[in-house]
Amino acid sequence: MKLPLKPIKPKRISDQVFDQLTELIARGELKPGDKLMPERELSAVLGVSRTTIRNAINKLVVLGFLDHKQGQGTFVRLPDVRDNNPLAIAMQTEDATLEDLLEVRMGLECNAAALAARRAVEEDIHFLEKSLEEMKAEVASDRLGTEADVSFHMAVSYATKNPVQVRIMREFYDFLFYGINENLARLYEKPERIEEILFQHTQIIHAIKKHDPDEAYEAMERHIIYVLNFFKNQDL
Amino acid sequence: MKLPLKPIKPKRISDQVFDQLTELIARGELKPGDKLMPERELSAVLGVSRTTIRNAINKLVVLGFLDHKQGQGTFVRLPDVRDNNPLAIAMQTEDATLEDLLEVRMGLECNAAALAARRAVEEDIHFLEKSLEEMKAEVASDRLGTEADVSFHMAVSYATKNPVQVRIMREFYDFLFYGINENLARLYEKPERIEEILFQHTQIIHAIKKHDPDEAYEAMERHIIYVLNFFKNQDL
DNA sequence: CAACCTATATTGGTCATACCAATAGTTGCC
DNA sequence: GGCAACTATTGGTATGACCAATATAGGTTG
Repeated sequence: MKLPLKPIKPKRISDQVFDQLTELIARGELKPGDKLMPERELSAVLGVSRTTIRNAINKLVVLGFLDHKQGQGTFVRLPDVRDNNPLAIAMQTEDATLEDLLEVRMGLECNAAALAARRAVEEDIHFLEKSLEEMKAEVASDRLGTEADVSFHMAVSYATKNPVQVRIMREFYDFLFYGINENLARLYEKPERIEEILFQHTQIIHAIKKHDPDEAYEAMERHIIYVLNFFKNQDL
Repeated sequence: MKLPLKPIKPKRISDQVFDQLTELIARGELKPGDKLMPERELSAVLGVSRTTIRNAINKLVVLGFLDHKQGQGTFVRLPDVRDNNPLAIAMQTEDATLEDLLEVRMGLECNAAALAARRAVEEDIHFLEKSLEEMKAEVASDRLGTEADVSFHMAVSYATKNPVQVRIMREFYDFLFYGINENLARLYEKPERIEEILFQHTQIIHAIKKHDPDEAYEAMERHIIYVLNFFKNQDL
């Protein structure tokens, strides 16, 4: 008899720390380039020994998420889009277009939105709304809202409570964000488009908040179709 | 001018230990299944602290060459096909379940089916039907139909004419097929389930042939829900 | 005798503390 | 102003102790 239950095994403490750090990075609370808290401080804050903290951090270093710099600190590494990212390989090897990417995202993200609507808890909603505010702030201060945009979509993924979903989405956004920013940037040039996108995001959050999977699905669908159409008209 | 020279920097001690262990494994002095010297002993032999030894070993564990077993020792892991597969890494690192995988497939494949219905040409239909026949044949000859099943789903992906879709799907099936065949196999045990699956595949093909995206979407949805439910009930 | 429990040894996991080593920023001398 | 030495910060290593899981051996019990 195979169980879907989370194994009871109390995980190693270092792995629990690892999970927390991973989550921070996945959610975008720690963005590439950010400096981590010193190990001694982390140790104090979390109430575990520095040894354990180091084990967790080392794991992330090996996996390529962090970089050690002796005498300076530990930093979130910008994902090496060229090597590990299957999407980047696909885009180079085959000749995939931005449109192809968006098509696949359509399936992934609509489904994710529906799942999120079913499972999101308060904390998830909080993160969603936070990323919305951040995006407004970024735009207001005359920067592109791309970073917060990524945070938003990752927050949706995270709300699904599905690690595979998070993993796949991460691949997409690592690529979109650090790979072909230039193309994506064009979408954010006009204020009226940003306005529209913000509105769409709001609708998605609303649906998730209401725990209405169908509405969340459709709201996400409208959003991605909007972006998709933008790029379709772009190159004619 | 890029040099092939080794950087002069004297490496971290833990990395030197790491290199030695790696070499032992690479040379085959340590074969899969072998037990490593206890950390304390290694520490004594190499004349470095156990801390350092552990750092080196942990690195190898993360990279998948070694396995920790508390109370027993550290063992050389038998290399696994799924090592290069990002999904496999996710399944290990996070604790993703088969259900998580299927949920994500739900989004990906339903969308793919709809796209396929729009774009499939004669050749694509041909491959779809071929994989269906192959599956029947495999089952008739008393083998599991898993291989042909994979072929079918990949054929749907190909019909989308979307390289990104193909790439992502490939990842999934590389993993499903080589990774957790055992679990998947249970689905194919009972003839009546195979019958049902074959019927569902037929419906999907039919919808794609008719170029009816909505019907294809729903047919695929029914199929995956069926499989999903099977695994959900499996472990109660 | 077989099965089961228990004590003990082995071994990885965690903790605490101290010190080494690289780096950045500051100070002070010329 | 510019260079050199000092200092604070932070990752890297060293010890030594103890915790936690596992295996093994030995004794107890049916």
